[in-house]
Amino acid sequence: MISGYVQNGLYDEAINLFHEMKNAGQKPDHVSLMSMLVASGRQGNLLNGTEIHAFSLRNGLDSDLQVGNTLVDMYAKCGKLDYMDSVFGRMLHRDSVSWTTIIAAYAQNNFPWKAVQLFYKVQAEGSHVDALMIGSVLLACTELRCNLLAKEIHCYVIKRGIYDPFMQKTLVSVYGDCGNVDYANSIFRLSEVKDVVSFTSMMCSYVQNGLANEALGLMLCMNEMRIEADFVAVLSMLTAAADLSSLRKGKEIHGFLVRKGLLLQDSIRSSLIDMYASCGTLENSYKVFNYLKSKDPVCWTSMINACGLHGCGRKAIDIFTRMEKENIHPDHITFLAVLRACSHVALIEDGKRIFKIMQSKYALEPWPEHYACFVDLLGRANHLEEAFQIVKTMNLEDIPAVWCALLGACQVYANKELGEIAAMKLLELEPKNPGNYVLVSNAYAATNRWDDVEDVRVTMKGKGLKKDPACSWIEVGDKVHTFIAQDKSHPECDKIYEKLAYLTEKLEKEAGYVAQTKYVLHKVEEKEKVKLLKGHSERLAIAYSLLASNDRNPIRITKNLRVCSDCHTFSKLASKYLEREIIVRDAKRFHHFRDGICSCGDFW
DNA sequence: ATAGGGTTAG
Repeated sequence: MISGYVQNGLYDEAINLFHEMKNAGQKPDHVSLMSMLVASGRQGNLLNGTEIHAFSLRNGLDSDLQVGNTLVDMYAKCGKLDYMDSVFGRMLHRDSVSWTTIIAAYAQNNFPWKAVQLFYKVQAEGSHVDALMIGSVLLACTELRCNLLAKEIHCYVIKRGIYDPFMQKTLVSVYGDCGNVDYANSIFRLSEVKDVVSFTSMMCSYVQNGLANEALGLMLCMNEMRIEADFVAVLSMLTAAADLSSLRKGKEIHGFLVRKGLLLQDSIRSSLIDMYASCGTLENSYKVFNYLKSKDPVCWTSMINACGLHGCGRKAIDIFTRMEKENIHPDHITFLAVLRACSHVALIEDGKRIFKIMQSKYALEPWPEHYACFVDLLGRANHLEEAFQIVKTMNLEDIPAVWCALLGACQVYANKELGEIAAMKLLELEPKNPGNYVLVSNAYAATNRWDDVEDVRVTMKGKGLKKDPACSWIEVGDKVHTFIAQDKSHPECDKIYEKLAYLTEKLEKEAGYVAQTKYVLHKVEEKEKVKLLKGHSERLAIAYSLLASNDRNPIRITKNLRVCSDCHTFSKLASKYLEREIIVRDAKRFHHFRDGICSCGDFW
């Protein structure tokens, strides 16, 4: 009876029955003890677990191998690795279950290298290795993001002939997490039996590696094979739709969820909130959020993030305040969302207050991301000196993201001195990140240091580093069309350029648009600069959307980098001239252009 | 009646 309760997740019932049994004068044996330990471990109830441990010591049941293994697992699941170690160390005998348990424990508790070491030890001692042990070692690979190690284990498994369908699925996600989509894909393709989990693993690998289109392609493939998505599969589909800003796909998935009655999961709701916000429809995020009855902090964080993304900093803070009133505990990511929301609209005092209570009231130690965000908030609000002081007094000088934030602000306010310091520091800390060279070069360009701009670009090239090209995309019908600057690859290329030239001319003549070449951050001739600006990817996307549709619906564009100032002006004027809303999602936030005005108030 | 691994949201 006790075991039945535990198998069905009814841990409190199991514990009550266990005590009832003791009160009735029945003495627990090693079997009932194990059930109790499993219950304690899954609940993370250290007190219960320790009590059972003590009982087993008093009654001489602790020397049993299975009891020992379960004790190791119980302490691991309660996060007490020191207790776990001492139980493991005192075991008289160990089998492959003991090793698997402790390897999984280290892998899941932030000591993946220890897990790997133990695996090597198992091999050295010649102990038995089975599929379950490999499963735990693969968890460690994922944590380490070590592609080489994954390959090594992969080979080992093939050589030893312990390759099972479970492991195939695990390997797909391990390779995906290690950034090796090609291997993940080949294992997926070669696996004979594909189920929801196989598909989900592969879709996640795609999404994690920025290949949302491919993930949605698999979704179609799954439909064709009549494999129905479960809620985990839907989570990655929603993330893919959000990445692409594919409102059509997102709504399609939402519809599927409604038909299947899968809406009650909190994880699904938070994904929906995020998807609708990422697709530019904050109203829909609100609708999903307002149905919310649960106290799940993730959903609240999603909604705060959604508001922040659309420049509604006040609303983000309001939701945070409501969250506090309802006694829902904000965590690190909640605070990142609130701080970002503040930084998008320069709510300095609120940002400071929230950064403070995060530490004082909630005892959360800021992550590097929080510091970077805080420095960004101050810096971009033109409190550069204060931001710099914070970097120095809080000892943030070894965090690259902090210098990125400071340098970005220096670019906005054309600050030469501080910009130079930040640039040097950043390139010293992270000399292999191409994004840093672009940022440094842009900051130099902002202060007219064209020779230095050229130097940085040359250095970058010399190191073989390449930046992602700027691109914009737009969903028309059931297709996503992608454009890079000066793109000539679209089948309707000629018409697009014709349309864009016409629109540009209209804006010049009727709305006073003049290309601002000071925003071109390359050292080229003036004429060339104008040409570069006029071929920016979001303008191609706007032109294409005009060709593709005649309606008055908003034009929704997504781009991978931040919007440039000249395109910002262009979009404002175009929204008024065309009498159409233009909604742009850039790398950090949304811009809603309407009637010649942008929702960001020209601050971004 | 009894112990260990896999897909997953902000």
